[in-house]
Amino acid sequence: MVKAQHAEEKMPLRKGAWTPEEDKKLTAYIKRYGIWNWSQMPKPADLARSGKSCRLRWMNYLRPDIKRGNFSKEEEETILKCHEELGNRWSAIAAKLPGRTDNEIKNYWHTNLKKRFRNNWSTSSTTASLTVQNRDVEANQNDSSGINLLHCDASKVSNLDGNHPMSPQLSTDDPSTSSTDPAAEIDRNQTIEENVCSSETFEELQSFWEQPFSLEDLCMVETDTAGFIAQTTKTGFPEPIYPCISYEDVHHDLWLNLPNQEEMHGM
DNA sequence: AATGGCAGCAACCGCATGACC
DNA sequence: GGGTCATGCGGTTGCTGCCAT
Repeated sequence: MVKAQHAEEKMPLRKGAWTPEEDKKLTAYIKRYGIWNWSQMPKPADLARSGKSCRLRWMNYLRPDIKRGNFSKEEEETILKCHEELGNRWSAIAAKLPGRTDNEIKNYWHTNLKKRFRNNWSTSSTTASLTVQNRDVEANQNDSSGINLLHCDASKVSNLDGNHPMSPQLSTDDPSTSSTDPAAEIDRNQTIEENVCSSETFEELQSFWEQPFSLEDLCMVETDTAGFIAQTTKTGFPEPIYPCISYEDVHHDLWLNLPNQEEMHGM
């Protein structure tokens, strides 16, 4: 096997907060070449960051489909309910909340909901098992297993395969409604630059995702969960070779990873 | 106005998992 | 089958800004 070279290992890696300059570099690079190999991308992207750091920054902050701002009541309820069912499986909970990242939900849980959760439990007389749950939350705070199985009674476990409470707002996000009007085609470079580099409203971002993209733009090999082209081999490329972003497929992929839409809409 | 405490959030770290050879 | 690597996940840390004193 040809061992992949660590592009990161030569130059000292920056840590800490990302600068707007770094954000621009990463965004511009991904916009142009797509995501092909996180560990090797920083170098050609002119970033003194680890691939891990780049990935995290993109996934949690720069991705155009990130929904920022306060959590709605429905989202809170979804988080609470999902946490009850799934424990600390933040990525699974995030999958139920389009536009929200696991990190964001995790932070939100620790800063807001956990307290409320505790208060609710302490004041509620729901069931004896729930009281036990409350204590377990405290007990499991340092549990590295990450899954609060103790929180899940049999009925909850059996519920893991679906039937999760969903936010009503999701019903407006049906990708099938995306326009295919060529007249609506946009300057993607400009749009993604604007949408990604500035913190625009979710509505704007949403409309961005609904923009159609021509098939000529597609050079799809494979997309990762963020919808960008992912290199399928590990042979390593000195330079990325894919022109490659299909935002339509990005959108599609994102939705493919979501729970059954009909189920979510209570159909 | 200074400062100490606290909350919120971005980012890092370590581990698990899966793909590839 | 075992080693290596990339990626994803969850826990934790540390920075920053706000607020009370």
